[in-house]
Amino acid sequence: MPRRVTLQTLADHVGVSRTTVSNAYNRPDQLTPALRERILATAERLGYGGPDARARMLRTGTTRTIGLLFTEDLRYVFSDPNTTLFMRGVAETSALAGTGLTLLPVPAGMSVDDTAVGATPTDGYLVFSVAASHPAVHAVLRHDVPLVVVDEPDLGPTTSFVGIDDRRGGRLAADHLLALGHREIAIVVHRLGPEARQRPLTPAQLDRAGLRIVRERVGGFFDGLTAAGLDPTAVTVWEAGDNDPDVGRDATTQLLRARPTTTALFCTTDQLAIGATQAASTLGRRVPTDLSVVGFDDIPRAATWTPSLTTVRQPLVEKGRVAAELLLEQVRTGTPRRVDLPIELVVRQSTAPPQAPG
Amino acid sequence: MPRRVTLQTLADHVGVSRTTVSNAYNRPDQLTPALRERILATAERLGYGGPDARARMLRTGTTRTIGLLFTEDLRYVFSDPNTTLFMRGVAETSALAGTGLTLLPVPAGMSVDDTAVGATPTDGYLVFSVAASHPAVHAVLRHDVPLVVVDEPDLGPTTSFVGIDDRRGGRLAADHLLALGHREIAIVVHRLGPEARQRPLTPAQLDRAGLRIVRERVGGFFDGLTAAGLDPTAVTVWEAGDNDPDVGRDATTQLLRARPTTTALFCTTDQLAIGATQAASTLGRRVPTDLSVVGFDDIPRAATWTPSLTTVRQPLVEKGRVAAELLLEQVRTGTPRRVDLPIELVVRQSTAPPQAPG
DNA sequence: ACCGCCCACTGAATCGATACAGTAGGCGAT
DNA sequence: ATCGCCTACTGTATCGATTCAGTGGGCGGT
Repeated sequence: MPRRVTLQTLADHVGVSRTTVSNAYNRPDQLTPALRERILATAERLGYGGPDARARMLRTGTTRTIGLLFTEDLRYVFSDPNTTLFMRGVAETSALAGTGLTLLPVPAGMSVDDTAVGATPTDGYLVFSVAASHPAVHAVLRHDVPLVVVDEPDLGPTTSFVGIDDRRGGRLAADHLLALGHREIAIVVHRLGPEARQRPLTPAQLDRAGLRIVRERVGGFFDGLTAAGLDPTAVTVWEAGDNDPDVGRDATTQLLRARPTTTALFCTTDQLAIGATQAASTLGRRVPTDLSVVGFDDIPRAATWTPSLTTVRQPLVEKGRVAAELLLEQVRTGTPRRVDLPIELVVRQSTAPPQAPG
Repeated sequence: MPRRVTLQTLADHVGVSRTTVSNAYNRPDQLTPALRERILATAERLGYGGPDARARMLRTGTTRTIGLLFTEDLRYVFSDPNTTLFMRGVAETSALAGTGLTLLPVPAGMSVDDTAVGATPTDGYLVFSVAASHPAVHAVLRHDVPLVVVDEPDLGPTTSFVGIDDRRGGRLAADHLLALGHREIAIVVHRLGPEARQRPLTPAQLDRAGLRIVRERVGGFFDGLTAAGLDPTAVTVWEAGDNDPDVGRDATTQLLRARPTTTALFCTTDQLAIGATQAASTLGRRVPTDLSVVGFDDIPRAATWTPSLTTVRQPLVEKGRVAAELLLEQVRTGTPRRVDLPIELVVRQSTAPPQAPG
């Protein structure tokens, strides 16, 4: 029975050495065009699809593939614009570089050892918004390959990092609402840790929150309140659970029922903010007349939604591009690098001064 | 200088053979728990992250990774629900199986040889809605690994295939509109070939259309018209370009200007249908009173959009799951299989009987 | 006619693991 | 005491490519 077709098979058929066949694929200048043609034609005839990727990878040590690690719920990953826009940026850069992109979801409740992490070859990992305490972080660190962390967790100056100044983002939101005259402000945050749930939060719980970016955004918001002479600990903070409009709607409904005097809401993502506007309208409160809402991210829907959202913009697609570039660069040079992307407040229709009481 | 840590390094340190160390990872029952512990502890101490994926893949021949090939524009891939829901299904199944998922975009204008296709190792390919004539199809076929085609192209009974009865879907849409009493019907189709453009189509152009699913959906629609005694060739068919609401809006605007007596529109995707309703309202035509719109797919937005869309539902996430299962099954058994997923007409608010003229 | 160089190609070593046949030692049964 | 069997581990061949140090032949220069 005929074995698999390999470089050697091809070499035997053409009557040259294996090296020459290899060169036909990888170093065309090392042989005469006529011979190369003959080799390629024979390959086509024998159904040889080119050098085996596995063997090449072992020999050269490079895989031309990067891994994208994330731990978010798969139901949301592919519908959450925050994630998909990031992925798009990564995919653009890796496609341009001719690099494969391997998705490595680590579903909640699944041991990292049962996932493809480590079992699938990569030149490096992109770690996308994973809680510092998550076992997956340890798993990739152990493999000692280039690593770029996006948003979370911050592993210090020796690890490449892409993110934004989340604290300043929170501050921008606070300053905007305060400048409009709001004093009764509440906050809706997305998931703080591995478990999704809906509940009000104490400052202590917030400090222990697993997600740095949420802590930072809220912290920056509190900075603004403090600077204006308000007491942050008096502010209601509600944990929404997953980053999803429906979840944001439910959380906001509960929150507004519990704190009906609220005139302004800061949501740590646009997805939640969209849900918040739905909740408001269900409760008969108009946005922005009866309730101002500020989001975060500036996803495309923020601009087209009615009312269009005032939000803190971060360049999501760009984030993916930069992260992938950093990783590919680090694979080449070995040098880690940190990048802070610019953010800005985008004022739209969802915020206005509070209505005079009565 | 210290070489990389390998199984051998570890074996030398512990004082056992390389095989035993390998067994510690892959066949725990082959050695005493105490020895295994000692090996694993030494591994941790030496910073050994487990057997090298490259070498294992070469030796075992299996990569525990599947490739997802697509040729759509990256700008849309990650925002088009049709694609992202499919990906979600694929990701769910592959994650559960502990298999990596490698994204293999083939951007327009890029040679397949410059992409990671073939250069990145996979146990098989998922080909997602790629035109039959696209070079990428030939490229993956040449590699002689398991293949599952989704929607397009149909490569016959020897190749696994997942799809729906697109023709019947088109027919369902036609029958619905005809039963409502519509006679002035137009069609908006998404992209037919590699180039995106906006234009009316002749029947001949439609027949030569690169995308089978578009031909089938429109063909089925025509079947319905013919069965009702109408002449399909008299129907205006407009090519929208990319599958995107904005594109659908522009195409519909042009179409309605060119054919103002149109009372009903069949769009080959919900994305286009959403754009169509926007175009209608911009032109001062209410949906469904002045214009009925039928979509295709039943993406989540179809139900929440105003007006909610009458559409032909296909199970998009399920499609991804089934496709991945078929591929993993074929990797194991070598047997190709074909699956036709169920579809159904979902009647919502975007369709109604035509208004009496005048 | 001879030297030396360059072109085009070759051969052996190597990447890091897994598979499989094999072996030493211990223990129970006869 | 001997046999046979089981457990726990070993040694070697192998996966399919790339790398790098050669090598032989042809050709130009003198």
